[in-house]
Amino acid sequence: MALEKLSLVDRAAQQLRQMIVGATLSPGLRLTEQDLSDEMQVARGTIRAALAALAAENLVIRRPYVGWAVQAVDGEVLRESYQVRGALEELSVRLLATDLDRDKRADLVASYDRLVLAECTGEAEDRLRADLGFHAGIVRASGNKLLLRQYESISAQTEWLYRWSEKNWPRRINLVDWHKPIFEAILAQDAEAAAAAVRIHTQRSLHDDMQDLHTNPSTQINR
Amino acid sequence: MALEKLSLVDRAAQQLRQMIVGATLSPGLRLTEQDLSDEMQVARGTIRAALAALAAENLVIRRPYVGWAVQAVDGEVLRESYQVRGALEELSVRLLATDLDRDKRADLVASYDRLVLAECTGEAEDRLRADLGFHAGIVRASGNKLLLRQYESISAQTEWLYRWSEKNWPRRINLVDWHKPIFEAILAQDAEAAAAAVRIHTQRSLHDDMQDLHTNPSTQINR
DNA sequence: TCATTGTCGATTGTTAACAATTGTCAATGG
DNA sequence: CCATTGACAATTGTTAACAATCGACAATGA
Repeated sequence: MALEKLSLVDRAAQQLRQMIVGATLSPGLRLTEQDLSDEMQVARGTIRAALAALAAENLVIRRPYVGWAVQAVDGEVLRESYQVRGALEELSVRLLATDLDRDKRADLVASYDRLVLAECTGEAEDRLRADLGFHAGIVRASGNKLLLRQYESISAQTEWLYRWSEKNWPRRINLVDWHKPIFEAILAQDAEAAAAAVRIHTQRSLHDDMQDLHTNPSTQINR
Repeated sequence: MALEKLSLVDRAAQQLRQMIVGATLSPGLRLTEQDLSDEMQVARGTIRAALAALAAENLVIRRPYVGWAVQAVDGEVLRESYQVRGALEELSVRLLATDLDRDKRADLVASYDRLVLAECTGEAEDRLRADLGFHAGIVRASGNKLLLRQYESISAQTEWLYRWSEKNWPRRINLVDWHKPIFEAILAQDAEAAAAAVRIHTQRSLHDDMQDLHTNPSTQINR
């Protein structure tokens, strides 16, 4: 087994990513290369490359010759993220339902079981991981590597927004109820139904979050 | 009016991108930072950042501590690219059909007219630009900035594969026939029909290219 | 007063030197 | 003969110094 081996750029990006997703760095916060360089004991060029990677993930914003800032979180970002993610997942389930082999089925069932388990235990962190894991698992099982890449390029933002929503208005959605239609349509190898189920799931999640956002204007962040 | 102002990294990326898309650099070709640095008279770090940007666009592949190479072109890359692009375009037309205002309609009609014009003149380059422009215009008009970003992050590869296919097996598809269903469904504000039209268009394009690929094995590139 | 201009600090953009890693290939030993 | 080891050249990874740009603010003058 190959042991983990990450460049400084990757490690810096990883840490920054975690700090953003974990809300240690608040949305809109200005980031200066020198400060991060001093803080993390690594050269400015290294930080720079890490920030560029995070910009590709839509976690930070870059303004040439001005600086970097943590991406803002507002209704627009939320909606756009949900929509794009939904489109990629819709393709995933279509591919998966159309070409479902033994291994893929096993993976799908496993991640669904984790969902059921998390619903029983009720631990918030488990629920979050199981939810994200189910969606990511579908994309991974689709077999389209470019699709997975594109999905992963916004998955950190997905988790970020998820945590952010849960913190501001913890919802107790029933994981099983919400995902069952998708799961069953894929197992039935009904691509059209699976795609429709994903669209409904996306629409419903987005709708709930947007409603909560508008009833809790206190969570607005000024850039 | 703001005059054009690009960093060296952006200019280097632009030039490399053009060289890949324009087939000056052949698929699978190994790229060394030092050589490019000498060639383009900019520092290695600058080249490095440009290559990282192209890697995010799936035009080059990076292997840590080993090097960079121009992405290979084969059936798998072709299929994955078509599928992802199709998914993003499907979302675009859904959004566009659902929320079609005066401006968006005008933009859409304009890019469709360019398609019709290109079909008449028949100039290959015009046809290519009009085709790509129609698809990109739809995504742009969707109003989802993240969607546009994700789409643009693979659009260079799209053009690359397009040119590559056209060079290897020039097809004389009828631009108007192929795009009319999408155009009309959007104008009719029928999201479902528009989405279906995009899926058919994608499927059809992919099918044609894959068929040509298998009948012309001479175009296979060894990495 | 107020628009214009010049200066300055803060920050990013660029470069070149130095360090670390990889793959190759010949030397070695059983 | 073949697997293992070790040196090496090629290449990427990292750093720190230097250059260019931006935004703000004070000085200037009508």
